[in-house]
Amino acid sequence: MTDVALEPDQSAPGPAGTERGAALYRKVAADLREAITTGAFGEAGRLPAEGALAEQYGVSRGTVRQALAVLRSDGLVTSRRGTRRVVLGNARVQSFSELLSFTHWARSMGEEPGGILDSLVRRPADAAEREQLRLEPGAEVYAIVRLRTLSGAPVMVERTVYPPRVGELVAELPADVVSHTEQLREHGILFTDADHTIDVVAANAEDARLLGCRRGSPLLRERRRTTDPTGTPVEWSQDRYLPGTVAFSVHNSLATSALSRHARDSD
Amino acid sequence: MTDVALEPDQSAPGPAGTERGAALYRKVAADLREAITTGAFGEAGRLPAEGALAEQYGVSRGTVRQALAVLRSDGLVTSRRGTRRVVLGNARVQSFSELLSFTHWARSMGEEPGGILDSLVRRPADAAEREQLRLEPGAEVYAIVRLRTLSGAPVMVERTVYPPRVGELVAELPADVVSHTEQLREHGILFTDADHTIDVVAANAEDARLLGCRRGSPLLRERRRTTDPTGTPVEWSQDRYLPGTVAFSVHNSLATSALSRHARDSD
DNA sequence: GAGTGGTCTAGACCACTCA
DNA sequence: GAGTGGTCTAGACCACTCG
Repeated sequence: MTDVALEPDQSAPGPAGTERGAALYRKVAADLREAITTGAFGEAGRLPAEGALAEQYGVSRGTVRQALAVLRSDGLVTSRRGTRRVVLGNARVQSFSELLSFTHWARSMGEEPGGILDSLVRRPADAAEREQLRLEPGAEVYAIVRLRTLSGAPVMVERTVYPPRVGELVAELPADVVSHTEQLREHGILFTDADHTIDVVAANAEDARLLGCRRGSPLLRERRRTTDPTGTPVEWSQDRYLPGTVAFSVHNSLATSALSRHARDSD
Repeated sequence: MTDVALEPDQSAPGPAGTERGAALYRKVAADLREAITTGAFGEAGRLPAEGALAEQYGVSRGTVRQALAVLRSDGLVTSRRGTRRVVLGNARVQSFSELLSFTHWARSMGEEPGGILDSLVRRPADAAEREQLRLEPGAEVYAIVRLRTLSGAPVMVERTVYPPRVGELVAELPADVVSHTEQLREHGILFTDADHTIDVVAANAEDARLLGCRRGSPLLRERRRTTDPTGTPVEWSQDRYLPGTVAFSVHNSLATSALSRHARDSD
């Protein structure tokens, strides 16, 4: 943790210190996050009072609270009226894109991501797909099946359905492009929100063929619907992982509850 | 959505309108949540501007923003600089306690929760348990194994380890108490934060015996460490669900990312 | 260029914790 | 009762979107 006030952005408009031209509260949050991971708050892990931090960083208490809210939702610190905040755990690396993009995730682990295209078709959307992608009856979709690999080893079967606007872009990508997500981002398709559901299913014949497992053997399934900032669905995907290759992890609290438990729906 | 300003708490100190003596922003959030689920914002689902909402509810813009932040993190609305907020999806029921407590979850679905105690022992903590519960070498723990049922049908094996302070309370509970969590809350043990990891494992002999499945058959595993407001671990639990009985669900976004994907760790 | 959400400030009061 | 986080206000300026 710095003892001095945060410097304003460096002279040049480009990248600055720890965080690039970000908001003030993000710089404070980044600095506090580092202080936490380096154990700067001692054994007990009690943070300074908000007022003290405000003075230390030369910002208002509101800004400090914004920074602390970030750490709170990441599960790094507690908060309770009447007492100082306490360090909860060490930082876990996690970012939205890491969850959204197999490629990004693989690289963050130092593994080499791969994608083997199995099929790509344009066809009428079924009822479930129309529901998920909010399409009109009779609308078409692009459906893609890919085998995803880590350093050459099969890990996951990805079945993604795109609405026409997005699918047309994907269909034009060379077959050997590994990250569709990154390509779409460069074409101006923004992924900002996603709903995930995680459960277990038995491998069907296609899963078995692609993953090299037996039919009926268990797979960890993640279904995901992603939308852009306007709320328009841009992707509906169903990923099936071989057991032992992946685990999903989440933090929640009384204050911010994101995860929920459901009875399994029919499909 | 009401057109009038929110009423202050009713005269009596007891429960008031939609929300009990809660903060102003929570009342606004609850009202907006209802407006969203009843489709009050029309087909396009564009919310009024923050300023308009502030005037409508007779509160400051800051309070409106606090309310909207709640809906944002629940995945109900988008937010983007320059444009109105847009309704993302309908409300999903979810609460922290619903995820934490099997009993609470079951009841919210209208099912009858059950718990059949298999074993309860006090024993030295192993290395992993000391790590999770932040205990000293040589410390002891209370370890409980229970079969959880929904309307009589086996659903999940729960293996929970408590530190002594908490375990002593649990050990004194009658064997037929269904919800340990609720009992602990009444004894002043607070659960406020939890880290969850979800993956697939094969049933061991004990799992198979309790759940009535075959050894080696797949189970959906949720591991969870729960802490109190001071950051002290109060529970370390490993729940194994029969496939098809449960799914976990989470919303994340560029703004608030709670879920992450991991390579499976050894255990 | 008008409208909108994002950020930041300064100050106020309250509810709660803990010595 | 002092200290602390939770809530709320009023106002300001900025960055971005879109007609």
